[in-house]
Amino acid sequence: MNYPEVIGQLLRQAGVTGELKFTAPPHTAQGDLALACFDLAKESGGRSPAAAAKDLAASITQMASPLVEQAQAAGPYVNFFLRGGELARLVLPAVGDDYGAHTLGKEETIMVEFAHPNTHKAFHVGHLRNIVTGESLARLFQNAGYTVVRANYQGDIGLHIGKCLWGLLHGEPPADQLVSNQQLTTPAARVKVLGEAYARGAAAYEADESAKKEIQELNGAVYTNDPSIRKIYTTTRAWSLEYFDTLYRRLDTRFDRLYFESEMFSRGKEIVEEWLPRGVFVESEGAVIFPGKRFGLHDRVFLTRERLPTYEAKDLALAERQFADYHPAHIYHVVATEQSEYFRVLFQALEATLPASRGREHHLVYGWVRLREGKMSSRTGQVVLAEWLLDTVGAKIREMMGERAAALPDATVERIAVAAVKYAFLKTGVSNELAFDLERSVSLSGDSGPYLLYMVARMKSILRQQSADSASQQIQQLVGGVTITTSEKRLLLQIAEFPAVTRTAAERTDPSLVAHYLLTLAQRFSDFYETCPVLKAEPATRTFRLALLHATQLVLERGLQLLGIATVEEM
RNA sequence: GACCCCAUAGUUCAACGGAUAGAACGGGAGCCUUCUAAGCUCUAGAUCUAGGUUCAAUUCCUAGUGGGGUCACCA
Repeated sequence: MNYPEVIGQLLRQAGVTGELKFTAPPHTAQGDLALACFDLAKESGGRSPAAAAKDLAASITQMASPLVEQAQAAGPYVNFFLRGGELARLVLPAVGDDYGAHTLGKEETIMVEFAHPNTHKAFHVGHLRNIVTGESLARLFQNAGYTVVRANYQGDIGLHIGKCLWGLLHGEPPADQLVSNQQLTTPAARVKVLGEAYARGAAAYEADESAKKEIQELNGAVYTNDPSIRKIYTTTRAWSLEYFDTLYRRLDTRFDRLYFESEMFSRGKEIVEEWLPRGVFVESEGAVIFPGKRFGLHDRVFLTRERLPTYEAKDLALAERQFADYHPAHIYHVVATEQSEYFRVLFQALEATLPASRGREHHLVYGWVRLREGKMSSRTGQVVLAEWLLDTVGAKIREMMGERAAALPDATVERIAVAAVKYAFLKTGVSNELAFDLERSVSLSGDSGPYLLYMVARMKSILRQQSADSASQQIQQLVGGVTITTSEKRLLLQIAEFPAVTRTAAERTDPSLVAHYLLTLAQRFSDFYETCPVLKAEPATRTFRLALLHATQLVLERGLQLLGIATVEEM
């Protein structure tokens, strides 16, 4: 039983009915836990909340519970002061490998679809936020008890391919030589060439009418698998995918299923043509559209005048395939906010073409990554590449660590860099816009990934010198004779919050809740670390502190793991 | 023009109808013969405007202002 349940029992004995919503008092001096008495006063008829709180505090105090040392009325609140020893007895034994896990899922499958980079295009910080968010959500759902399918829908067909191919065909060396170029051996080098070609093609598309026409023809040629561009297309597509794999590995993410737009276009077109005679789609100005306006949304083109399926049509086929493949209870498409209205139209169209999708398709909105002005000097073009960011953060870490970096394995520095970047993206609420500031994202102090890893390293350093077990029988007996300090009690209270946080984060599909929780946990640990020596303490106290330390480390690591952040032994 | 998001310390974020609006960075003042100073302690500093609903509003509603996004053959 956790400690709020113990207090809940006392309250029931005191005659309190209805839901109990505990909060933390604004200041620790006011107590460890608070109960607001507004509803209570209403239910008991006409009394003021303050009067109800006063009576309740008095009856709780009379009960002489081993946990509650004192119950005080403060205005409309009852504040509880808890005994540290009993609190430790309730909190510590619960902390194990499955602490904070839930069983909300009940046999249900949730598909999290994320990453979806387009081949032949740059992999930038926007993709980074997407992947980091998607991976964390997948882990949160898994922790909540769902079966999770990680899917990635990659755009390997469409106008952007035409732009890149055009750039390749109009560059030096000529495209046919390029694909057999012995110099282009690393994924990064190959993708650099593609990025430059895309930039060339995109610029020409805007500036030059004849180039625009050629690009559209190239796009069509990919759809028809035209022999003239088949080799260059398949080769460069493979280059992109190979490169993406290096980044997925680096970010410690993986996918159960890769979907491609090229698998969807013919079926997508079929679906639209199937439903066109039945009025779900209509012809308009030569194109086939879904009349979103009828539903208070906006009209969208599903088949172009040339009868090529747009992204919209392909998404109809994708949904069909995804439900057939995994029968998910829900599909979460992790896509930036710019496509919110697009998804509303798509889901509306899906209700007609795939009625079973109703209520199961979700656009998981993550906010735009906004680049701050004047900070983007040393990269190519307007975008900040994901790889460049990771490398830059790694270099910064080496620079700041000075001589200590030499003693650390490269893998450790890489982990710290990945932690810095992931945490920087996850600490902001998912749906909120994120101002991407290079200086801040590489920051290694304060509210940052490296700070959290540093705390783990400190804990492990102590635990290496003395093993501990949070659930040991010894603890049950020992805590009685140990005086528990305020720092320790605050740390215990924070540890006790963890299961509620992992649950809420999954329900609200927001990893930032876990990030904020962990920062507070780390800060409370810091306070403990400063004020409570562990190894030098008296034997009974040392045993207790080791157990508390062990529990804290477990929770911090489990929380970081839910964010997709791996820890390090030392730093 | 229509529709959708957003607006909180100098800056980046919390607070999801309840107490004196919390952190971090940056500013000011301190702490390393004691388990890793990437740390800790103290300090100054904020709810866009106007109405409304409520015992209670940063939070809900309306209008305005300011920013971002989307609105036809692109993804």
